[in-house]
Amino acid sequence: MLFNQLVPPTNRLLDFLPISDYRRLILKCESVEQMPNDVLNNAGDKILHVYFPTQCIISLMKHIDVDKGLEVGMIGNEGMLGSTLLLGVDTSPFTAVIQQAGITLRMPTKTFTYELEQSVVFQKLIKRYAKVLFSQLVQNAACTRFHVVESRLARLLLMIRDRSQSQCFHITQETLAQKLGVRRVGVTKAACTLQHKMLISYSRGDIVIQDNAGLEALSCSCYQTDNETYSRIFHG
Amino acid sequence: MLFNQLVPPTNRLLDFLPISDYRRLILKCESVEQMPNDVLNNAGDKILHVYFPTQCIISLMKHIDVDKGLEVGMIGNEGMLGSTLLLGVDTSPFTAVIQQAGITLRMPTKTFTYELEQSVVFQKLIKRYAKVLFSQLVQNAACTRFHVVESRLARLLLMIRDRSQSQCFHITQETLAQKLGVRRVGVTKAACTLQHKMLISYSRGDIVIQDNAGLEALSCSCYQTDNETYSRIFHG
DNA sequence: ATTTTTACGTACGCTAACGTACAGACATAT
DNA sequence: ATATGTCTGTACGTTAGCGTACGTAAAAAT
Repeated sequence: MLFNQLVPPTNRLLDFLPISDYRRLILKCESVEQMPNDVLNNAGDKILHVYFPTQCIISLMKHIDVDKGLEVGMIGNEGMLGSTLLLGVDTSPFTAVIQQAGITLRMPTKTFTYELEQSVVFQKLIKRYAKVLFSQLVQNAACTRFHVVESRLARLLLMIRDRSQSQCFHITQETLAQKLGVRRVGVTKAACTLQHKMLISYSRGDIVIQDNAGLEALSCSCYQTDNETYSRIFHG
Repeated sequence: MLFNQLVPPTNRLLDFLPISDYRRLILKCESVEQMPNDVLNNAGDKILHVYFPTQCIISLMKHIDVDKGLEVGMIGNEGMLGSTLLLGVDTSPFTAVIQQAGITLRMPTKTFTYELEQSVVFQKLIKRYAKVLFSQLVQNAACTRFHVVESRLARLLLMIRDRSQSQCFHITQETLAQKLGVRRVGVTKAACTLQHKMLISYSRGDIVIQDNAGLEALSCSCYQTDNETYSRIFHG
């Protein structure tokens, strides 16, 4: 977990902005320390704030029945929560939960929508990220349908690695199971396989990724696809 | 199939517009007759036109491997294809295929984005629909994960009914299977059950819905949820 | 030091859906 | 009239994941 403290507390999405915009916007944000399982937005509720994560991770969950839920998106410091406000509707289609503790930069919805109107460059940036999120969603829907738990778990771990910018992080099998929409036992089985293959080590929620290349090889192509989509939209 | 000809060839999304906007926009559209399996957009390709269906239905497909695909959205005359252009990226994250033949109103991408900038009311309308599509996507992802084929098939048939505005329509089990992301045999089994329950009748692709209430009762709650979302965003 | 809670591992019968193969019924083309 | 292709129904062994239950070990609380 020490790694996290080496990561500068910035949001890479905001970092794309010209310095003048950056400074103005950052001043309108409040720095908030978030704890795991904090709910930032319930599905259907009004969106009061948008959030730019720095070292923390936000999980977008869709619950369809009691105890039946699925993670439909994950937001680290490469993105933001609330980009759907672009579409002029201020209710959220999913529940946003803090997965990894850390600082978020929080901005009131009103300020956000005001700034979107003011700054074309800001609006363009957020639009791009919304597109990334949209694509991620589509990819994840198909992935969930067709790929086996083992590959999906591998992909999920890689996504957490990227967003926590560390080879080690804390997450229980129960939580992983909720994200994947499978039983906890299903995660145990898959995680044991990964462990036997020396790709990860795992003890009471403390995960260390031992073999990045191996894990990527075992994960489904969706991991790669998501990354390429991000690059294409932001850099090319 | 006769029913279809009784449906006036309009697009209900455009119908929301004030008459002046409506007239201007409709003049910039070309009326195009579409045939089943026409591909309007391949995933990843540039979007050259947007489409407002009148009586026809457009299916949004995400393919993840050869022969592994899933329908992630369905567009009838309540919506449009191309709303993601709002986000300023002109590539499509999914493949758009004609499912039911009919007339679409086609507009070049350039015209569409120009009009979005010109007309605030038009932009608001399209934003709302984009939000509907987004919500539909999220709902469908979770539905696909948790609900059984029989319920999902029932829901799919109801969605087609609503969009074709008819109790009878033509679609083969093979096509239904592709949408649901299951084997054709899986659809056969589910369809037989529906038939034995006297909810539908089915012969070589010709489907007649016999019992609307019964079919809705057997379908998963996602059908109702989608409809409520649409109502809330457009009328609530 | 003892109890309680949290997290993980294993086990077992069950079910939905898979992959594949084949046959019959109907439609269309020759 | 015959052949070919399309669509649907059935059948069978296989498998991934489910639901549930129980045991164990570490951590935390008493």
